[in-house]
Amino acid sequence: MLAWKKWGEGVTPQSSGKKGDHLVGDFYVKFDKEYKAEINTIIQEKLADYPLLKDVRDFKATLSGLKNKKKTKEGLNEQEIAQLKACEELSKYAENSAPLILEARDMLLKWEAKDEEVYSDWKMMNQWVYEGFDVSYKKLGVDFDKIYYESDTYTVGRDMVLEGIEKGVFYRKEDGSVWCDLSDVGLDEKLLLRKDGTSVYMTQDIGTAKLRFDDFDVDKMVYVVGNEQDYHFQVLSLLLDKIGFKWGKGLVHFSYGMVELPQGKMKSREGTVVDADDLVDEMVNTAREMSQQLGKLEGYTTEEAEEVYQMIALGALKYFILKVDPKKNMVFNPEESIDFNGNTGPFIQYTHARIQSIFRKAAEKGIHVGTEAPTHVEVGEKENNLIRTIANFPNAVAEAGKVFSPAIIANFVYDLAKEYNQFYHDCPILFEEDEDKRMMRLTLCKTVGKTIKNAMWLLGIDVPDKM
RNA sequence: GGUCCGAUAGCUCAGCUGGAUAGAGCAACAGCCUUCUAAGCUGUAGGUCCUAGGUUCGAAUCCUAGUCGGAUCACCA
Repeated sequence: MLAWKKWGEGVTPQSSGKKGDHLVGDFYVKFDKEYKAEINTIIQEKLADYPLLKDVRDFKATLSGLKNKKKTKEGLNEQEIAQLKACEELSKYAENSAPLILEARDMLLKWEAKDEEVYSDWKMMNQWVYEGFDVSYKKLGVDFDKIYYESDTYTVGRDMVLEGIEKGVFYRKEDGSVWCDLSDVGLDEKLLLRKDGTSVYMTQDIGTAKLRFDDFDVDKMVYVVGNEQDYHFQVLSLLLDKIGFKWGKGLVHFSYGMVELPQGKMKSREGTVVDADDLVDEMVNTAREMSQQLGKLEGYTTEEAEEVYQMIALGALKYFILKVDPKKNMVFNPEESIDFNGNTGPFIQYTHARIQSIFRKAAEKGIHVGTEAPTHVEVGEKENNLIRTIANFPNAVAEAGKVFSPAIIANFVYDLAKEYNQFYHDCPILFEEDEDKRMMRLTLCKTVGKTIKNAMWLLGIDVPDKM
């Protein structure tokens, strides 16, 4: 917001034609860049004040060099330890005295005091972001039952922290900041309110937690947040427990791994991210090209076909993410675009489309497929495998729920599709001459189709009838 | 340094509540469309399941130690 005020020259999503979240993201990156530049300037200026660092030319390299050496076996000698300390002191000083951060803090104070100008600007920019998000969420088929805004919950959190002081579970330092001592459980002290009285992330989460438990009569709450915040949620759970909420200890932090690029982590502050909107658009294009090349959607109107391309693109993307164990970090290479063959969403969607095609053909021949298969029909190996796999669906779902892993369902449905394709390849279905056998196979197809559809639905992926 | 997580084929990942020859996909190579959709199917090649100990009739799976990689330990969110 500060960056926008300083350098934005009043640009808006409308005037720039950019999605609101992207526009604000650009300023986020801009702020980080300028802030870092200021820090560097200050460090260069102040370097002379540190006798220990007078020989240092490249501050960054020295600091990271010392840090890395600290991790090695030989460690640091006394002089180096002192140097490292001086480096850390200096960078902390620089981080806290850069004009930009001071301005930003001032702005936050004004914001919490509901200063008119700051507050209305903030509201406007917030709106831009939410509108941008809404577009993306809608495209992805994501919706929310209820949204809590930190801006509405931080006061609740602050009141609870103040209450906590009265109860004696938190305490105030001389400078006015509020802390909780967690050394009894082997952790550090945790800041809950800054000395200027403004709230921090943790304060807001305490407030949000209370509101959520008040609003919904639940006995368990699952926080789906990345594993970089493991510590945060461990502390949150302890704090809520200390404040006296019986559900404090029962918080479930569903901690998922990060998606990394081949070059390393994505950082929104540095702008090294893959944009979901672009990614989806690209994949829709791939799906369209591929489909038109194969001529699979003849007889569909343009609108119908576009719907299918969208379905395939989203299926590919969602499946790609969901098939790996959510706890693990994963690597995504945007250069190698997401595959549509093999263990992918489109492969499974394709299997479903194939099955539906059989039923279209069956209907032409006037064959009605019920839900009951004829008994006393000989069942071959492929059919047997299929039946066994389908029978395992409830277990897979239960297990996935138990361990919070959509990947289990994804792997299940991939196995099923793979086995079905083998069966499809080896066994005649409509061409089968034995009527009972044919009906048994058709019933099997029907069940497989339904199971695929259900499993994919659990993953939030639609399946087409033709592709 | 403390805490936590990870390491399986060239690459991306399954398998991990102990059980038979460790599996997929991609990439490579060789096949299969006058039959229900070839976005499919079949085959070949590719592995010290990070290392060393231990528990066990049996370990990729459990335990201990180590190596490497990541996260975190902010008056950031």
